[in-house]
Order: sequence, then C-alpha cells, then structure tokens
Amino acid sequence: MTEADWRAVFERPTLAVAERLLGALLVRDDGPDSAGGPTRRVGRIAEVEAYLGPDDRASHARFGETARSRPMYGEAGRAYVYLVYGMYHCLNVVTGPPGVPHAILIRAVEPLVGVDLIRAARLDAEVRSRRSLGSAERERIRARLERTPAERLTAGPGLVGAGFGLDRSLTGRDLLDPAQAIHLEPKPVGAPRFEIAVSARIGIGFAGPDWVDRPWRFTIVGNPSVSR
DNA sequence: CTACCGATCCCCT
DNA sequence: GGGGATCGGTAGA
Repeated sequence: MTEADWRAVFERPTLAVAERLLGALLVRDDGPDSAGGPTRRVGRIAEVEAYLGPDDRASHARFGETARSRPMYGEAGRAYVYLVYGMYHCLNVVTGPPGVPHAILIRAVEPLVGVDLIRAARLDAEVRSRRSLGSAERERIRARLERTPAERLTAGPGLVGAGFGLDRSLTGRDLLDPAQAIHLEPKPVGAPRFEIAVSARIGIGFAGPDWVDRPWRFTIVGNPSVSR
C-alpha cells in the first residue's frame, strides 16, 4: 500500500478507520543509539477504541474545544497523547475532518521487533514516575519486567505509551509519514489473517448509560496482547 | 484559588 | 474485590 492509499484510509468514517488500524504497525526508530546499536521498535496493533466527540460523553471532547481537546479538532492522522492518572501517557490517532473531534485510542500492541528495548522503556517509565524509589524496590520492578512475557509488555494503553517512550510532546505530529521516528504503517501484505471482535469500551463508566455500552472497542480475536 | 476526578496499572487481601 | 500513586483538566467559589 502506498503512503497516499494509507492516508486515504483516514478519510473514512472513524469506526471504519478503527477496524483498519487493527493489524497495522506502530513503529518507533530513533536511528543508531550512542553506542551505534539499533533503536527500532515495532508493535502490531491488537486493540483500539473509538471516541466520537463532542456528543460522546466518554470523549475528552465532551467539554467542547478546550486547550486539551483542540488536537482532536485537527486533521486526521495526527497524534493526540494525554496523561491519565498523573502517570500514564495514552496514544490516540485523530480521525474525522477538521472541526470534527474524533479519535482512536491505541489500547494494545503486540511487540514484534525490539522487545528488549520495549522492556527497558517500561522499566525507565516506571522508575521515573515514582517520587522516591529504593534500590530494592527498583530491583523488584526490574525482576517483574524480566518475567513479563513479551506479548504482555504493551497490553494496555498506558503500557503502550511506556513501552514506546511516548509523551504529550508527540501531540500534533503526523503519524502517517514513514520518515518520522514514530509513525503508523498499514497492515503488512501477507500478515496473518484475523477476526475482529467488537465490544464496549473500557473504563468509561462515568459517561453514563447512553454511552458505556456503545460497541466501539475493536480487538483481534485471540491476540495475546489484548488488555484484560 | 480549591476540590474533584480521571480513556490506568499494580499490589494487597 | 479494594486502594494507592500522581498530576492536569475542568468547574465552581
């Protein structure tokens, strides 16, 4: 698929884009590190959720166009990264035409390349998010991450952000340009076929009965990285 | 200015 | 099944 074809996907209705994001790739490659080693990380998107603001009471755009929600009013294919609970960064892809604040939350990816880099980034994020941390506690966290199987390292929206080193500085950047360090690539030709499951979104009980049951969560059936 | 709470995750019981 | 960590967004005084 050409870059133009991939961009055209993001002109489609948000729920259609959400399904097309399953199986697509989240890529981060910062070039050779200080020792000349690789920095490439790739994850297969296994779980997404659609947020159709401003009417959607679960969307950050439910308050209208504010400083926080403004990125969602921009053009499709850009990033919107927010901080939840003071410690986790969550990645969204903006959809809809300018002025329509739709977005798709990347809830889980299956690590394909750079597992050790992803594990190291998880540790780094966890250590940095704590005000104080003894060496024994740091060692306990490191040991837990060593035991964590690769497919569970990025099995949740906060974990995707941690494992790929994402933060709010990514907001507004073009995710569809393959020359960018952080970007999305279409599902590779020849990738394994899969079925899509549709369900209610997670963690939005506050939105009220009209919105909690909307079937706007999409997952790859049987994928080991889907959140629990 | 203060109060409240969140598109989360981990650990304990 | 329940609570803590941690901070920014929003509403209301």
